[in-house]
Amino acid sequence: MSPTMHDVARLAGVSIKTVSNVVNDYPHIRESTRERVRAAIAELDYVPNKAARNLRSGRSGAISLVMPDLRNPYFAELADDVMRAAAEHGLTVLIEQLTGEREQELQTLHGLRQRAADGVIYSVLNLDLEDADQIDVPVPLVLLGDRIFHGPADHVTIQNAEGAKAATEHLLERGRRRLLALGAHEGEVLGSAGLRLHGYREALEAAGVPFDPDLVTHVGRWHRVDGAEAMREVVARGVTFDGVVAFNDSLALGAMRVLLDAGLRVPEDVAIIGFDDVDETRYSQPTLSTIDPGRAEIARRAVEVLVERMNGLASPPREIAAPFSVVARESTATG
Amino acid sequence: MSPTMHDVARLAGVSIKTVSNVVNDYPHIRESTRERVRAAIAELDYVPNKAARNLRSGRSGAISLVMPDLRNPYFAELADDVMRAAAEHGLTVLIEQLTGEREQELQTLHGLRQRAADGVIYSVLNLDLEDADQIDVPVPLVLLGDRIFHGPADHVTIQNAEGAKAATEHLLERGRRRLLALGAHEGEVLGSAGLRLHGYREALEAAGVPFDPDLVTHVGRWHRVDGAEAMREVVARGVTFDGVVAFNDSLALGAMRVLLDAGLRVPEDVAIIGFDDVDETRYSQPTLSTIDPGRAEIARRAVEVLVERMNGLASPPREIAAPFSVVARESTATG
DNA sequence: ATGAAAGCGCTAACAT
DNA sequence: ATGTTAGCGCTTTCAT
Repeated sequence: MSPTMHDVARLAGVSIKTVSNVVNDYPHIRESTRERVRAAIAELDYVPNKAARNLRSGRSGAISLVMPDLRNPYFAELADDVMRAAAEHGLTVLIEQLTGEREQELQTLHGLRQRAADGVIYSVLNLDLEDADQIDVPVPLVLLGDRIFHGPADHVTIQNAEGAKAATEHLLERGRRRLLALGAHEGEVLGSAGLRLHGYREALEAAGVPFDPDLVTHVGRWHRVDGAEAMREVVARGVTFDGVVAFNDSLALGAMRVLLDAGLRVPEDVAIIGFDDVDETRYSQPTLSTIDPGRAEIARRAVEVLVERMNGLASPPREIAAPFSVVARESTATG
Repeated sequence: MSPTMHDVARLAGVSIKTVSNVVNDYPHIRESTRERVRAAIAELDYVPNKAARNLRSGRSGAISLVMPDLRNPYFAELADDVMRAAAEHGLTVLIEQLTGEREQELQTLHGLRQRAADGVIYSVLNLDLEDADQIDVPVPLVLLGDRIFHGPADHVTIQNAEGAKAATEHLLERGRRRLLALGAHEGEVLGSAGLRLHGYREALEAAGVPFDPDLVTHVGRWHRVDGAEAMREVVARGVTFDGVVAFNDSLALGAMRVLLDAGLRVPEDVAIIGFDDVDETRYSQPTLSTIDPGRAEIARRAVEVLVERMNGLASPPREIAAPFSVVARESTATG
């Protein structure tokens, strides 16, 4: 059996309370006492029992991160960022993966009751604002993603419209005028797709470039195959364009491959920009220009805001937008 | 305050022990009693307190997964696989990321004492068999990776030599004879690089193809840039070859880009095969042939073996090799 | 088949 | 500055 506080107390000749004080860095302890206790702890190789501490304190020191699966590089990188941010607050992260089915998503949220985390960061995959009342976790919650705005909890978000607008402007500045919008979702207004399309249109309008519905391509999901398929369809249709604003990097990479296969040059014939700044954009051929959505900052802020709530902050839900930036690479290079 | 077992017991008119029995599916309970307790649980929306359960039972229901960071797709996919496998045993996974520094790795292992997981799956990044005694965790341990064989704990591993041999044979079967080995580590015998090089040599030997040291390229790490750099150097050196056995997919993808840039066709001029079967091999241009190292199986077996140990199995450490397979894609297609 | 009671190891009141 | 004491909510003997 591993040693307990009692063992340490006995060896150091103090009470268990004093050991607890030393372990928890309670300030008012005589230096000599502290030393004695430290020595005893070292000698016994004592480690506080977490379960006991959790039971007594009512806290687990862990937060849950509910999000789409780690195979998606964007979310793998987000998870990494969240774990690093959480570590700075001394928190452990429990990852719960969403598979894409609505039912499973509700199930997962419900299952959080058992998990006993002190807070939840939830990157919404399928639910809407209408489902918000079903998101009933017994601890503080921070929402990520672009499906629920002005919901029941703090929300840290990407500047979708602004980012897409900047991406579009990036191409316009390089003299491109026929810009394909790749990745729209039929009829969507909110959500990343709707917002990014909105940003695209805003940029066109601001530049006095007429909006052409033929240049908006709709896709089902935002994976590489979807970008490739959509691009194949566009090329087959004979649509002419000299730039592509892809709504995420995977779409852009998929589309780029089809363009290259079709004998078009990137960026000479077609410039292309993505969105997300996932690692592989640095390694594609050509390297992909993109929007850095401030993922690390999102993670930092999400944890920060969550910790505030865990510490009892009571104020109306907040909407927090992370700063973004344009990352110019080969796929939109000039000359 | 959320309801406790006492509340449920009171409402159901039974003792707390009976509630516990129902919650834990203890078999000998009268059906009517069980129903009454179930109803009380539902009415109060009772959820067992995990901290209390952990304290009393001495188990946390969690395992730690210690591994390189999630930004590396291979490990993101491994983490996903491990989490799924663990979920089937009702276990939660705590991920601990390694940053690449030896010191941090030892630190992380030491920190596990506080974590209070019931077991550890550790994908070794920097340590060697010589460091094995420093890997002193107080719970069952399963090792992954190719740095420590016949160490102090069960080990689930990729068939490195056999996989690399199969990859090499795959190219030989397609008539390639001048095969570049991409990714060797100077002087390494064990470890993935050493083992894969060994498999490469075995295949050559079996086919009666002479080994040419000029065709072995050494790299520092196994990232895409390293593959690109090595390939640039080889091309500059004027070495001729018609096939590449890359020791992982990232190296292959980086090298492929340089080949294409240099005006060589893949697979017509140079066929190339990777190792790992990460998702992006399905989307590169051309798609990349590779070795599927049986990652999902590794995760399954690792969790299984760990659970056996957690349940008290005492037997000498075991070495378990997962089955692998050759995945043929465009980069090694014939005709 | 169910109940009574002890106690896992710690923290937080309260006392001194 | 340090000690005493009472639980946190559950599982586990041990009874019955």
